[in-house]
Amino acid sequence: MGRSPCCNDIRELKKGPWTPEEDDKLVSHIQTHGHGSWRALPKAAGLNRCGKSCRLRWTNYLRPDIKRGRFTEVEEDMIIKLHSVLGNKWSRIAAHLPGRTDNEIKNYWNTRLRKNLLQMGIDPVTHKPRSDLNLLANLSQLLTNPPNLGPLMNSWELNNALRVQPNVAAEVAKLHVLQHIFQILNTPNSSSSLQNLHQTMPLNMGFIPHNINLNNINISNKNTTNIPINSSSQLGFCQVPNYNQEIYQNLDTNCDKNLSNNTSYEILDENRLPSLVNISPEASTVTNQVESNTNSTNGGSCVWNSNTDELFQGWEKLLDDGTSDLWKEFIK
DNA sequence: AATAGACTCAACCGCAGTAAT
DNA sequence: CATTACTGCGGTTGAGTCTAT
Repeated sequence: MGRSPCCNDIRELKKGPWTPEEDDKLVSHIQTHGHGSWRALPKAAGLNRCGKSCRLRWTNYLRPDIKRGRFTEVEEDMIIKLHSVLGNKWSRIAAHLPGRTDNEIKNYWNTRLRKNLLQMGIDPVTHKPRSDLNLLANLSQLLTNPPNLGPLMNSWELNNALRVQPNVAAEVAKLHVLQHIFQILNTPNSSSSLQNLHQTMPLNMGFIPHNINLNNINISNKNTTNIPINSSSQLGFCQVPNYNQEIYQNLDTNCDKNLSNNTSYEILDENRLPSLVNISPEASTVTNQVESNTNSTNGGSCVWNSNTDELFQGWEKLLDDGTSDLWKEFIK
């Protein structure tokens, strides 16, 4: 009944790191005979290893098509995006990164990318803002008045919790709020998300023009969101691209489809996080109905017919904050 | 220079799905 | 159909290396 016993050989099989001699034996055997049955391979190749160990050594290290060296930014980007869709399906992620093994990607994720996301306040499992950062909801004063953060920080719960220095805490706060904005732009249900933004980020902080009617967000189509400006002094709308998980629902299939056409990177690039809305001084102060950034694949377009200084006051303040190289880099 | 702690990554372990008998 | 082996995958480990003190 069933297969014959897999292994009658009870000799002690070697474990641990492979020697160059063992590598040579394995490589030369596979090059001349192919691996065939992994179970039978060690004996045929003269190796005192189990087949599983041979398979692992070959697939993760000796295979000739393995790419060595550091991950590129494009690869990092792909891993993060694919992980947000596929989760810990390392082999499937690796299928989209030629020359990289699932083991290598898994290691890189666990040692680098995961930590980077955590530092940015992003949950590496859900790829959404960490819920424990809700304490940062009322940080408008921190953001609008960084030089006086010291006294403010005394009343900040997180400061006590983290026991961080005020300037460091300010940087963390800024990053979290920015990230919060990006995540909201990424959320399919933009309307409720913007309501949430309204509640958690006071309008006078300068991030959102206070003439945006948050009750009247128009999801014009599946690719963009129109944010109307409807106060008596300003009329117009701002069209921003939606960046949401929906786009990725069929990503895996699409990537499979497009890998053969070498276009998988293009597919992914289209779904990058949106750039900050690009609006020139001319567009904001002089020209009516000027669309900017229309040629960008990942940007949006804005139509304003009045001064938008208010909207960007907060950004400028932050950019002008000379104490924050990290902050400037993040903005860029 | 010595040491401890952090980091990296190759390798192993165990499980699950599939194939063979 | 039941049993067992094979294969692939994801989680974990631990030795070696790097870095900060």
